[in-house]
Amino acid sequence: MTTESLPKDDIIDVAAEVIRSKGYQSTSVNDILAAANIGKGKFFHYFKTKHELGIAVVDRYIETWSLTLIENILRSSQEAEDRLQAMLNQTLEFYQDTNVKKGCPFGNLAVEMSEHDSAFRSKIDTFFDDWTVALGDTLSEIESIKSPYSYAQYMISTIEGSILLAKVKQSNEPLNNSITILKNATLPHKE
Amino acid sequence: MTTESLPKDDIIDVAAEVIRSKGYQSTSVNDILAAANIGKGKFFHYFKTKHELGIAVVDRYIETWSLTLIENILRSSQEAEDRLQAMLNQTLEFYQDTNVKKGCPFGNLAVEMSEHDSAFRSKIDTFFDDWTVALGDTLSEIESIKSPYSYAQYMISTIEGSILLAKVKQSNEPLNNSITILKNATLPHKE
Amino acid sequence: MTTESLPKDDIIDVAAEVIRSKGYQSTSVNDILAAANIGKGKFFHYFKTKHELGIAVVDRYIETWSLTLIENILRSSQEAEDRLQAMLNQTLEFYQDTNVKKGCPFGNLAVEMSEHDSAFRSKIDTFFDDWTVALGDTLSEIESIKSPYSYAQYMISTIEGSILLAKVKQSNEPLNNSITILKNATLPHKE
Amino acid sequence: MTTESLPKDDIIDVAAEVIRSKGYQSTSVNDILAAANIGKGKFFHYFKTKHELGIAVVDRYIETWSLTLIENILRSSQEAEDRLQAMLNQTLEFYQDTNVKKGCPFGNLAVEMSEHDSAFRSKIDTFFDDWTVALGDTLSEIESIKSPYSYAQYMISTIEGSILLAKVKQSNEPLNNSITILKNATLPHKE
DNA sequence: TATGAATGAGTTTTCATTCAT
DNA sequence: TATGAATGAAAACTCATTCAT
Repeated sequence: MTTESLPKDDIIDVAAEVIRSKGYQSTSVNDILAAANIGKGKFFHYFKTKHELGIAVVDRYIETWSLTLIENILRSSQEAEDRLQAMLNQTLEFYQDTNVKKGCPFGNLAVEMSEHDSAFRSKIDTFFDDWTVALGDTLSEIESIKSPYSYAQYMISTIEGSILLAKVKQSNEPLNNSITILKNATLPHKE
Repeated sequence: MTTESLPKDDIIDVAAEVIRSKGYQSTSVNDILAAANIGKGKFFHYFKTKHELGIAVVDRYIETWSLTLIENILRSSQEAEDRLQAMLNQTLEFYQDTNVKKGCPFGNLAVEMSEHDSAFRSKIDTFFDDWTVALGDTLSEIESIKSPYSYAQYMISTIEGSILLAKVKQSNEPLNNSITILKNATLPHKE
Repeated sequence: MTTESLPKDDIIDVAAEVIRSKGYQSTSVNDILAAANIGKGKFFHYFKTKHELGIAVVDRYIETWSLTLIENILRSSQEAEDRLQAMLNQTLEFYQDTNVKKGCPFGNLAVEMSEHDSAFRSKIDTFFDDWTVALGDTLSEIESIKSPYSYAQYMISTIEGSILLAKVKQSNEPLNNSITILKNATLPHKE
Repeated sequence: MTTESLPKDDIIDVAAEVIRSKGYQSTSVNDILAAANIGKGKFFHYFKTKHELGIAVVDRYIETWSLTLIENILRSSQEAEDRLQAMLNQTLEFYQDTNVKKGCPFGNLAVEMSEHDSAFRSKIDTFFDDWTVALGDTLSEIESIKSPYSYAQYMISTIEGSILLAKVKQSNEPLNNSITILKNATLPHKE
């Protein structure tokens, strides 16, 4: 009665890792076959095209992070201030190891795909929106902050940008630095 | 007596545009030939490999932005406060038109290339460092700010991240928002 | 219930012929595709590179000649003297038709590839060694000849050299001549 | 009043070396330009095509060896027996150093070009004929040998074949061996 | 004479996708 | 479901040759 992990899901998981490392376009179907140890027929049985797999990978990223970041943290039952700190801490932790060299799964695909593939773009767009709203809601609760959703977007920009710099430097220092500053920043109060 | 435009430079310019739009890996040599209206032989006469052209493009980005952003603005003879505002305004202006959909030339390549090509990575790294130092120097002059170089890196992260979000949204709103907040932010004073 | 001819083996056979005529380097993959009437994908499905195919062709040459020349003749159960004559006759026969214009499969690749490709070189080297030993063993049995293996190498040199001259002359006369002389030569006796 | 070495001749000399090492087809015009340190214009000023240069190189080989091997040795005023020994010794000496790895200039091109380029083939054919005749004339003088020209061709075959084997083995042993045997061989007497 | 920029057909190789089994 | 053989367009790159200077 155990739920055996479905082959299709396995493929998506493996592909998600490969694509985060190499990018979508540079990842060949063969790369995925090799990493997942499956044949061509199986792959194209589950996914009509490489693009379909790519979208499934984005969906997987979204599932994962919507759960861990949005549901479990920003929409948890903790105090708003604690939720904010937890989000920043979780981000820090996630990128402490070699993960930082691979960059943000969303940021990577955002940069690579936004201009020429609207299917990727709109899904990523929606995820950033969801994140922004969840963070904005949290900020709203903390104190009577001015434009909490704008400030949420600003914080997310800073986080994404510092992961980008961290990837270039191959060091998590830029991310650590930005999050330290964000934690100490004076929030823009209503007048 | 006219200064004829140099062919090699022309190719780099054209390639710089194409690569900013499509990314390095997705840009084929044929794409560049078509955009520049030249033949294969001419291309490979000037560049031994596509990679060599890619590096020349990064160098061109660096030349351009080192001049416009660093030399002409951050290291100009204006007041420090004015230089800071000028940098933010110039960034805003540059991305007002359709440019925002293409993203930041450096940020794009940083994300795409950092993990598997150290030649690209180290050049981009150096550029961000130069920018950070020039901005940090400027901040130092404004008032007795705490850790001006850390704050400079934080500002740059925010700018890069909001260009990334703007690319996803195909709108410059995230960039406008971040810059507005940066302009109004209270700088972290020495204690 | 028929034994279908194996595609990969077919390609090797076709390529072996083309390469014997044109040489390895002058034979393009397209030449082979055209001769075998297959597409690019099929070729590169079986062989990762042209070089891999080249090596497979050498291996095929070796298989063929190890069987016909060494196993079936020099190591057969005939009298040594008969085996020697059979080897010389088989060589003569093989080159009677237009084959002589194409030269020796081994000699051709030996000359073309030895200096810059050790994979080809060492395989050909081993084949000539095997031939030399098998011929030397045969000579040993005939009579108490001095240095049978040296004389075997000498005979093989003569055969290869006269195939070379025959190729230049586009006539088998040099080979016929050399073999006639070899047949009548007084073997160098022990003192 | 010194005869300055003509550029064209220099190019042929340089090309002769490169082609002996790499073969005609694998030698690119650029290889020659690099080795000779000249530009494209100069090359194609002197030679309408690469093929024309190739033929000039064969002519140069023929000039050189007709002089050193045929005129200076086989047609010298020495005793016939001494001329024969001198020819064999000169061959041995020429290939003692690393020269053996490059093979025989004539043998190399004979194998590479005979089947598909009659211009190369017929020149090489003529050279081997001249060598055969000069050697046959020498043999005729030694004693009343049967078929001196056939035996001359046989000797040349042996020499070419053992240079071929030496190239494969990357060792001059096969050539030393063959020449030792040739020196000790009983010449086929008239009956 | 000589330079080297320019050409474009040709080379080897990769790749997403299809298809027979 | 799944295999992997087969496809062919497209990729990066090479090369003999031409041409403006």
